[in-house]
Amino acid sequence: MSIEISKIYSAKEIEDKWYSYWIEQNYFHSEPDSREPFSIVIPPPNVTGVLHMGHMLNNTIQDVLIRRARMKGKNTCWVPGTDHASIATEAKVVQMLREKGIKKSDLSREDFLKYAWEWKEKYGGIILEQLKKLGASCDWQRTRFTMEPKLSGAVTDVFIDLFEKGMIYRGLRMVNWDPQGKTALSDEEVIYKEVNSKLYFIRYKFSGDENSSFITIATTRPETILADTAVCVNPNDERYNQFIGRTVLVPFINRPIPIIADEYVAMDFGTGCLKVTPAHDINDYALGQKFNLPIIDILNDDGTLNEKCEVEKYNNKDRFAVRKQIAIDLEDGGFIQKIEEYKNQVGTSERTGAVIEPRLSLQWWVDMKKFMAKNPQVLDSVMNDEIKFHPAKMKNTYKHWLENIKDWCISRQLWWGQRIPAWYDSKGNFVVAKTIDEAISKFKVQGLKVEESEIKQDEDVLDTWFSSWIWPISVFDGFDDKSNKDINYYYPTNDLVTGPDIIFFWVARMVMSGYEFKQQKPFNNVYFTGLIRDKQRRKMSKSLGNSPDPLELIEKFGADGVRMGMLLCSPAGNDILFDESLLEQGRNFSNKIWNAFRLIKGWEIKPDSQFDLELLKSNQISAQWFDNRLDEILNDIENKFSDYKLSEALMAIYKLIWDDFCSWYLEMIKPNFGDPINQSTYTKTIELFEKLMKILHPFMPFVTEEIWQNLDSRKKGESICIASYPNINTSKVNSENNLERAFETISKIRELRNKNGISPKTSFEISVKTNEEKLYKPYEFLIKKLANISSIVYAEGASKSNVLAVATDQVFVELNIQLDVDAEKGKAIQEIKYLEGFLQSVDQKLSNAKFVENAKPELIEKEKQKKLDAEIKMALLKSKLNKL
RNA sequence: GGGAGCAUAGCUCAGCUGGUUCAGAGCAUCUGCCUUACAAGCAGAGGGUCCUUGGUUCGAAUCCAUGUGCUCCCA
Repeated sequence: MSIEISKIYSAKEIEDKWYSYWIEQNYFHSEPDSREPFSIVIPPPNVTGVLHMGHMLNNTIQDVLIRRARMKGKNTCWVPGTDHASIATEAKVVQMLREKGIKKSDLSREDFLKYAWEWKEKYGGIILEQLKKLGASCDWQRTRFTMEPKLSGAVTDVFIDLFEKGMIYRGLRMVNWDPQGKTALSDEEVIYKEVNSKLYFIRYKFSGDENSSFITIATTRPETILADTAVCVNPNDERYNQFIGRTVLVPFINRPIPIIADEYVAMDFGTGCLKVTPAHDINDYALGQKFNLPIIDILNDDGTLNEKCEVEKYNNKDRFAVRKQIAIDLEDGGFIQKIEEYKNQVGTSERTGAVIEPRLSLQWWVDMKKFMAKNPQVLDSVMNDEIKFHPAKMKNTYKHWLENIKDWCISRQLWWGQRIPAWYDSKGNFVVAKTIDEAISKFKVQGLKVEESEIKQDEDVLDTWFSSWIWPISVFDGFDDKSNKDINYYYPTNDLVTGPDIIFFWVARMVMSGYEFKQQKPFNNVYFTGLIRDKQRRKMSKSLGNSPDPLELIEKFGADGVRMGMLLCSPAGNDILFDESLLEQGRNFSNKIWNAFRLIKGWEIKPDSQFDLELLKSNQISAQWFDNRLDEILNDIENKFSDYKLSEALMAIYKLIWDDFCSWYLEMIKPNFGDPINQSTYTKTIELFEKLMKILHPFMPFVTEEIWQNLDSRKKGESICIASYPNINTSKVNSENNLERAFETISKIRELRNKNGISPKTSFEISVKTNEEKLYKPYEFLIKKLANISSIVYAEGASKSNVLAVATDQVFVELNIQLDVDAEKGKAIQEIKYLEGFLQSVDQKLSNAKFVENAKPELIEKEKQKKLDAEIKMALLKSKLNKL
């Protein structure tokens, strides 16, 4: 068989083969039963999106958690799905229509939605298909979409419920306006970016004194002067307080505006004079309210200026075009004092990237303070670790946000999404109701008589996050049927895996909705991944083009290789500095395992009776040693998992397989070329290999399945996916085996060979001087085999110079080697020096009365032992030095 | 401007309640090997003032303070 197995592991066909098999066998589907549940809801990716590096990491982690739980006998359910991403999707549909020559404004809402659904059916959900390539073991039969009827119904119900509880209101407030998406955004959807801009210093002349005097204001947005309704100075500012109450003229349009005074104005910024534009700045709006200033809104919803700007040539021109033009015009008019380079933070839309305009607008809001007052567990449960964050330091960010929480703007001026269930009569009265009939009766209750034809539903839709915040409940239809068997069984879910950038979008709001609607937390653990960056620490982004195509990477390194490579270097909360070499490591590991498999499968097996005892005994020792080692590491892995240290758990299994299993164990039991292996060792090795594959399976599902299937004869329907995870064997067999000295001897001999250019093929004799022959005798066979030693005697050897220090023993290499005496001497002297220092520090400690008094007794014992060992080593070194 | 976090080998990171079995791991580097499982490999090796300066302590990578540098969040 061995001859036919390829030297190189080829992931491609193996991965496709097993994924289809898993789906065929329906291993990933879950129904409630008597077992303990283990559930994860996927943080729904954008339906229009494609898989990117962040998704790969995120979903690999979820898959590891799910697969492990599945093997541990839990009834696991990983619910996949997508959200409808109103702005992003609508933008894409609008663009598609534009390419067809259709304007959105020419379409009715219904027609537009028809196109949108068509688009979604065609392109939506690509990302879910891509997740399959990664090996994600989602319950695909449970795939949900935030806009499907049931989930939309839940969203509407939640809106109505919160409105009736007084936690949703409609209000005119300053919002973040996205002029490209033509919609309001919540604060969380605004991304601040530092940009290089200009600070314009503009003169405002005094009314009635136009020729001689003026004051100067500084602004980065000169086009907004056309909406100014005041100039404000600090009353304590001696430069200006004489002017308070006077009137200045807005340049160009000569609108007279008052000079007002407020301590809000920073005297040291710009000129100390602030132009007040209540319609286009949040702080100015507050000032406007305070001083009862008029509000002049000069912007259209698409970011162009309207007729209120009073300058005809700016009318219908984009704000940025006007900014350029007005700078020139002001300069020409002699209004510019100077222009400085200036760096400032500009808000941009998370979805469209457009520069946000603060804009006064009537929107729907969730009253977050009220919400939190009712649900203090939202903060408490995280702070007291009822919901555990990994890493815990994310609790700070969470706390800070909740303690400074602002109302949530949930209406969006879009069509793609759940339409707000508010109904208006012709006079502007409104009710909130699920259907028009309910609305009519609610109007009636208020004593308003309305006809159906007079009523209009709100034109806006709800924020997508208003769908996803209830996702852990809604995917189990927990609103539709409040105590159905799914929600009762799977909720609260176990883990949520997400990026730190959406701690507010998802984590915080899911916790909020969990307590409000289920009176229960939505998940027990939150695992925060890091962000994927490139080697220069830049975030991966489309515009930089520094994001590799995940599918190409899977093609190149195998899904297992990609998963392993990414996970190995990403502790929770730490960013990954992505580089393909990481994935190479993963691919190499697949290959390593593959070759171990090839080796084992290539052996010819003969009954134990045909082997001599020494070999049988040695193989037995080897197997017992590795068996114990495996248990030790398995225990370690358990601990790491309970701390969610996934990358460390993976590293532990990596080293267990590569170093302990391949480099040591297999070499220990490997028959000489062409020789057969004895039956019992073979059987044991298969058993051990199988265990290793199971432990690794959650991380690298494909290669482990392929090997597992071939290690033994399997029946149809069997799979490592549903095999049981190894238990730690508490009853250690023959754990008195201590191979440490033997291993050290082997390593030291190899080192000697390396240093002196002695071929591994040259065998020689060694003499061991030790008080503990039992640490060598049982393992002679192994030492001879792995270090190519011809014979071992227990005595002081003849060799004067080739003496290896193995712990406190001496190993004499009986071989004539031309030693570099000076180098050896130097090395010995150096070691003696180190030991002297070491001894000194130990002595100091032991002679320190306070140390002896305060330190634990076992610590003092340790120190004494250290002293003894060091003294023996020192004596050995000194005698070696003398001989040299 | 407000808040939080981080600083340990060339790189990415472990180091819990202080005690040289705590100065570690992987990758990278270097040396020697095409040894019939694997060169996507084997056997070895080198490499760190644990950011600075103080303090607490018998004892500090670990605790405290200061400074410096970086990152993130919020406005």
